[in-house]
Amino acid sequence: MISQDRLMEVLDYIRRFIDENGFPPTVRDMCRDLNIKSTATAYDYVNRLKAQGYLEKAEKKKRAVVVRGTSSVRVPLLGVVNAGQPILAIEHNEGYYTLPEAEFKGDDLFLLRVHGESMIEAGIYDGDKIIVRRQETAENGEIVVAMFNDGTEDGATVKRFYKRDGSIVLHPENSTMDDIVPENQDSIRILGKVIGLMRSLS
Amino acid sequence: MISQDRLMEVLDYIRRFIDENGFPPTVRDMCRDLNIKSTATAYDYVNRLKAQGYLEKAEKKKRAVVVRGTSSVRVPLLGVVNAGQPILAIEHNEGYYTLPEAEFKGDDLFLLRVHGESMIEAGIYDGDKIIVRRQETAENGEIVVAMFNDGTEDGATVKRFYKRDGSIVLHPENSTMDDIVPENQDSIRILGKVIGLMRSLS
DNA sequence: AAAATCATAGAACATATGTTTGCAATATTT
DNA sequence: AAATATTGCAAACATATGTTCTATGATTTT
Repeated sequence: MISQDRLMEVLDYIRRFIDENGFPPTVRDMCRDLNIKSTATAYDYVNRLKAQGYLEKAEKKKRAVVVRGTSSVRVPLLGVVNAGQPILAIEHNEGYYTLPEAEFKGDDLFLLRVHGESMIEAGIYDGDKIIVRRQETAENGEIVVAMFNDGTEDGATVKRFYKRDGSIVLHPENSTMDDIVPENQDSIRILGKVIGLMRSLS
Repeated sequence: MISQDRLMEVLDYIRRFIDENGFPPTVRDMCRDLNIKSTATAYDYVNRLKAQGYLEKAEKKKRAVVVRGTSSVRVPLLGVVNAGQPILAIEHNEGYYTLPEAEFKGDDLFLLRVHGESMIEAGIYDGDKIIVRRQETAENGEIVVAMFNDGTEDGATVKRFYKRDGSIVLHPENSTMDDIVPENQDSIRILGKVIGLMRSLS
């Protein structure tokens, strides 16, 4: 009796295997770990899961199953905000992070390490890693990563975005700091919207 | 002339391949995509990268290279802090999250959704998911998840841990709230130490 | 310039792993 | 109860893919 429960167990095993090992299991891995006696059985399970849409799998290829709607996305850490212009160059990729896709949807995400205290009253602390969705526009009140070029100030910053009297205002969430209204408004480029953050204490 | 630059290109290709496909490339994939003429050459590159510590790879296994510093841990979301006693029962598992292992090391981790504003001045907001390492003791000043039973107050809370005059003090990081010094000190159980958090805006 | 080392290639080899086949046991339908 | 379909197994098979071998030209060293 091929209960759906059993199939879900198998699917869960495959997920866990990939998470722990970095690559998918073989049918023989499945046999060993799930107490299946024949590779044909494991093979069959995989095909059922594929038929039900839970797995993707190329025929013949070894170790090439992929869990659909995988619970995680790999997101590159691109650099530090406030430290020049490291964001655009892919060369500055400092590694990948795996985030739960359910929480952080979107095509084009990246991480930035936050430097400074300018958003501390929005709960964004020095050293936090913010999760940014790349986009070039923003709504009033959203927290964005933006670049502008103003002689005095330069580089990328995290700020809350406002449009006031036709001008873009970059508002730090820190009562000791003043709003930034870049003189050269045309130089302002929004790099993305902050959709989350990760912090590591200890 | 095997420049280090070339090797880094290869490493980056492997990263990207895994990112896009969900499983690692074969030496023949590498040949095709990197304009390498012989599988032996690709094989050689992989071994160099392994020798330099950039890759992990089990011998003989197919598609089993892993880029170092990319691995992740699956961490269960066990419930909400401040809402009764949901933490101890594994039945309350609400799903798994995949976190970067590099950041959040440790054997026994779990997530809790934070309810309330009691740690807001430590940058922990209502709705945040805190990452907790299970342990039964704590050092002065650490943020912990603790349970105690005091008639009035009950259940699990996140607080900063202090020991003052032999008594355990649970200090909320919120200037509108008072320290908690449970009368029944013996009932205090530390469930774990907060080692990080995740927040999802938007 | 000769010798030695190194990087790459082509081809053959070895095997881990996907796939197929046929059979026995169990469940489901007639 | 017989017939039919379903499930799981063992074993064989096919091949995608890791690995080794030898050769050749390019660099570096002597």
